[in-house]
Amino acid sequence: MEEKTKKFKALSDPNRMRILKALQVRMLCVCEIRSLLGLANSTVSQHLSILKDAGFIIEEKDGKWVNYMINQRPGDPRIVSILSTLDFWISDEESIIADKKKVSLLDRIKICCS
Amino acid sequence: MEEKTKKFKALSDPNRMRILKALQVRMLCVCEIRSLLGLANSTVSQHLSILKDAGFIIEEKDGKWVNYMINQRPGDPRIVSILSTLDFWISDEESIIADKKKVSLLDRIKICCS
DNA sequence: CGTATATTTCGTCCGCTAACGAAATGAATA
DNA sequence: TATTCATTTCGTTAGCGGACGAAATATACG
Repeated sequence: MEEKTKKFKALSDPNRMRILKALQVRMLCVCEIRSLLGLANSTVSQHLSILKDAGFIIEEKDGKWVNYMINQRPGDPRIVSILSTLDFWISDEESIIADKKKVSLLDRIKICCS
Repeated sequence: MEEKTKKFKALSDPNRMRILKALQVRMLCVCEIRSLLGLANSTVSQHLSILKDAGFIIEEKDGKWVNYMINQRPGDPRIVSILSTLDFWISDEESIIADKKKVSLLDRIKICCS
């Protein structure tokens, strides 16, 4: 049971929801998300591990970066259902719209290697 | 945003999930749910107010009893969606199956007026 | 090899939440 | 009206969750 409600818990934090929506635009590394949300790296990393543990996202190492992305092949159909209907759950939010614009402009090199 | 994630938060507690599933069998009063979950009345009341505040259930006074039931006409389509697919999210759980059996046997008069 | 950089882990703090019992409220009944 | 009983509210406690900075880890590069 806890395993099932864990998915809802993962979705119950606004910052994690913003992360999920941002990852639907494109894959992102930790410091890009840090820049987007204005949180500490460690906090972002924690949120990401919760989303990963619940099955919503996966990580892929690329050198010193770790890219996080939407899990396109979840084993659990519940994950598929939520991910494909995220716009139904959260939409038309000022913050989400602003995030989408911001995500497309994020420059990993500028943000991280300064 | 908080208003949207609040729904997920309401669903993220195992006891609240058990309450929702039990209410899908039939409407229940506070002390019936107390008997089902083995929690204090005040705790149950608190869970119920969270579910009500999120829009999942409604209450109906009947004398000194307060009956809680699934909200059949939610204004928010998200609520409709979750409620109609609850079995998809949580199913085949031992505790849920046991609850369903228990709910059908609950006798309000025996439980409360002893 | 040593340095720089991206990320994670660790330790800590604060606030929220779930739990309880006790007191307050509200409604039926004696 | 007084009492009884279901429920809610209040006050408290214990534990979890989200936040941070600092230290540890991992990987590229000089």
